[in-house]
Amino acid sequence: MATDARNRLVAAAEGLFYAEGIRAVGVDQLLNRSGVGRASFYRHFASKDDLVVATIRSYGTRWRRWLADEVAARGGDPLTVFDALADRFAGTEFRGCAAINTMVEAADPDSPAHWAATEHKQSVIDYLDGLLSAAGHRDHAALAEKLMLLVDGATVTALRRRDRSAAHDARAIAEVLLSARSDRQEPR
Amino acid sequence: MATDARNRLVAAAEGLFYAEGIRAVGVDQLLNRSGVGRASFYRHFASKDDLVVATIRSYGTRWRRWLADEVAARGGDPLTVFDALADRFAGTEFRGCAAINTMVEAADPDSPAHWAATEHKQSVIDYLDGLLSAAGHRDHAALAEKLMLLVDGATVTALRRRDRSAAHDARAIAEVLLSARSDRQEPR
DNA sequence: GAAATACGGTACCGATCGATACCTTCATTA
DNA sequence: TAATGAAGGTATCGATCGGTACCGTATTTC
Repeated sequence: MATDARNRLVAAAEGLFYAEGIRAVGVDQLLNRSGVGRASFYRHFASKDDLVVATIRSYGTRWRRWLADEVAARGGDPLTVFDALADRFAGTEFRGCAAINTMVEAADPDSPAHWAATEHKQSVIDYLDGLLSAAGHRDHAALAEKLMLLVDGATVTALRRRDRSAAHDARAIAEVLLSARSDRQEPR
Repeated sequence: MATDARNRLVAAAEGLFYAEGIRAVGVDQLLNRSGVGRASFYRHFASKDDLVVATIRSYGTRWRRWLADEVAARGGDPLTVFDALADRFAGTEFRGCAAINTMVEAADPDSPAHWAATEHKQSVIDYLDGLLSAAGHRDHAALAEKLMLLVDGATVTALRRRDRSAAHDARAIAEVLLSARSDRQEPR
């Protein structure tokens, strides 16, 4: 396959970057893990930074699909976002959010990697907005931003607690936030 | 002064690590910025990792003192934590939370750097617990954990928004969280 | 005044970094 | 069957990495 090497590189990068950090992983490790030759690497990517961008995009796509599937399987209630997160936090391989980690490591906010990470976050916000809108929340746009803040806060908290509790805390906050409002209309 | 070189190294490391990331900063840069000789570096620190731990501890101490001063100057209401954060988010040099960034870069949760970062977070939680207790919240311990989650969520959000709005959002959530409860007793 | 100590500067170490060049192999396609 | 192109493997590049050794100097301490 023509793009087989490329896919293997992105897959290897997703695993290694997430587990050990971007700068901590050298090109040699990526080649060993993926079985791709050195020349093939630079045939598909102009630089390691290019691979970083491709990797965060691939991660974002998979992550958003995972979330949508989990929420759909739970009935579509916006609060079930945090139930899905709880499962993820419990995994031993959990290392936070790859997009957040990328924004931290790619310090320059104008770098392509940083941009790709923020684009993923915006896509998640758009998805949450749709969930809240379907649930009948009038100010769904503002609430989506706040839910994203809770998701990110829970993710960072889980980095140090390493269990599901951060998701439970975030869900409890979200329950108060969504129920205390009088902007609810009939679900459509 | 005996520890002058050490203090200068920590100060330089705080600035450089925060601005560019830990792995992105080499020992040479630290020596240039601090004016410390190479040998003196390794006389005070066994390794660069040792400096990382000392740096996060120094950052944590300064940050908690800053927060306590800002909140005290605003009257001690727990919600003013987010007003203080808003000022910080607005600065052009804002690059998130050094402790979070350290946990992200020091992937190994058992590493001394990761530990030092979690210790800082726990100290902040303890401080918030005191604020909430003084404000008369019965379940101040659980609320302190949730406020910390909101602070961290706002910090990560500010990384991509680069303005005060994340602090405003977090404060709005905290207002609902603290006011919707019936566990309030007379402030002592 | 002599010994001790902390300091900055420099040379250097092996290892690794990201990246380029060149090679052979293999599958596809004209 | 000959040609084309993408693949993996390896050698190598200059630069930089964290870390060690040694030097001369300035300040302190007895």
